[in-house]
Amino acid sequence: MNTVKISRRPRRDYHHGALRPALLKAAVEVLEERGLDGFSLRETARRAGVSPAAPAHHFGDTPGLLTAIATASFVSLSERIEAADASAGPKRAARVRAQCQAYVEYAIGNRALYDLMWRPTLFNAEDAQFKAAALRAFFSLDQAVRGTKSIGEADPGSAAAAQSIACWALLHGFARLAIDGMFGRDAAAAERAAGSLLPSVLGHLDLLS
Amino acid sequence: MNTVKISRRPRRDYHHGALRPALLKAAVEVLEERGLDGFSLRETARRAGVSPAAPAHHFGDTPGLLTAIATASFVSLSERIEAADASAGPKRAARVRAQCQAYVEYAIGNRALYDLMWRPTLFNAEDAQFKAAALRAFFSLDQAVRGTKSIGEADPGSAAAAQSIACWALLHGFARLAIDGMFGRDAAAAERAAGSLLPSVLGHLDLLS
DNA sequence: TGTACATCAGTGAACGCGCGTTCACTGATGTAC
DNA sequence: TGTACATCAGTGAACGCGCGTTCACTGATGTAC
Repeated sequence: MNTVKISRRPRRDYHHGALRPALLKAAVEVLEERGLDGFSLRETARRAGVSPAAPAHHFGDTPGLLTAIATASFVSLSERIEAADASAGPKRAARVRAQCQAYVEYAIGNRALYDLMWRPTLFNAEDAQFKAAALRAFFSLDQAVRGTKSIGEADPGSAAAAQSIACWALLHGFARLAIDGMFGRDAAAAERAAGSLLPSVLGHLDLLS
Repeated sequence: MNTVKISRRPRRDYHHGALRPALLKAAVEVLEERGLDGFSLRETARRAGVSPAAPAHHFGDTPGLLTAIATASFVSLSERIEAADASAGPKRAARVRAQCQAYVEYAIGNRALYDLMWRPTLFNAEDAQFKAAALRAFFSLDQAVRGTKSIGEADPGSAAAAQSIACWALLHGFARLAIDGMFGRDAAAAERAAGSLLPSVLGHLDLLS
């Protein structure tokens, strides 16, 4: 006879299988939709279709999750600017310009992630992998500015890197001005303005003029 | 005879008299102690010795209060850089350098306020007074960059202002890198590094080299 | 090939928290006569 | 100079909210024999 099995359905998805990446994906969605200030771990779990306690298993706590996302973001920023560098030919100015453009495009195209990357109070900025990812982006730019393909020993705080720091600060500031609406009230207009402004703005760096 | 007056004390402070400025002061303290992400209206009221409903009377809501503070901050930033400009003599390079240094000093010396000024999602960035205050700072820098004393008509988004935008972006980015700890882990060290780095970094702007 | 069991990856209810804002109210002030 | 009264600037209790995290638990998986 058919016994009562009906009401107790099998729950074959008790184990998600790939929850960690699913949570990362959901978290990025939440960031993009709600902005960094509207981020919440519960909403992330909800969106991944999982209980609010589940994320703790993979990331410990909220800063743990955000550290992972910030790190991944710096990694993909690095990949983008390295790719731009690779396809820019050997000339220093061309390399720098290519990296700068890729940098700003990434920032503007991924506002919420870019916000996160620069809000070290929200995650563990001392995490070794995070620091490595952030430095990787800086070193990529630094190499182009120096016109070499070898990694310099200079860290971002040392005077020897002044020219690279100038370039980085200009990029970072420009991206922030664009994101924060100084080039136009709505996002699309600001993005267009930023795109057409960037080349001439870069021309005011001594190494590109 | 002495009647019961004792328990009902007169509360001669029912009306504060100058609550608005007192709330602004308290809010700035809260911002400085807890950081922008830790700000709360209730804590501000508590610190001003007033009920949690009192601020609504003067500022409407939380964004209202923050709009007032962001505006006041841009005003005092403008005053600082204008003062630096005035005492720098007539030479263009000297004027620009003086304003730049004052700008970065303000940002680093008032981290929480500087954070707020650039987080337009937390207040009403379309407020006319706020916009005027922010533009005043930009125009001050713009005048020095152009080497004039007259206000240009160019807005920050127009291509004609590319050189001024480059300077502003460089300053803003540099200040943010310093505040966010890229020049050293503890605040004091980062501040020192920023101070010694700034002059050479500025030298990589074409108009100063 | 089958079984016992440890381990792993989830559940979902509950906790306590501080927040922004609302509401009906009341004490102090200042103005009109 | 005194009094009535409108207006103003506060009170403080209460509301509902969503949050991060904890806890005892349980279902599924995989390994040792």
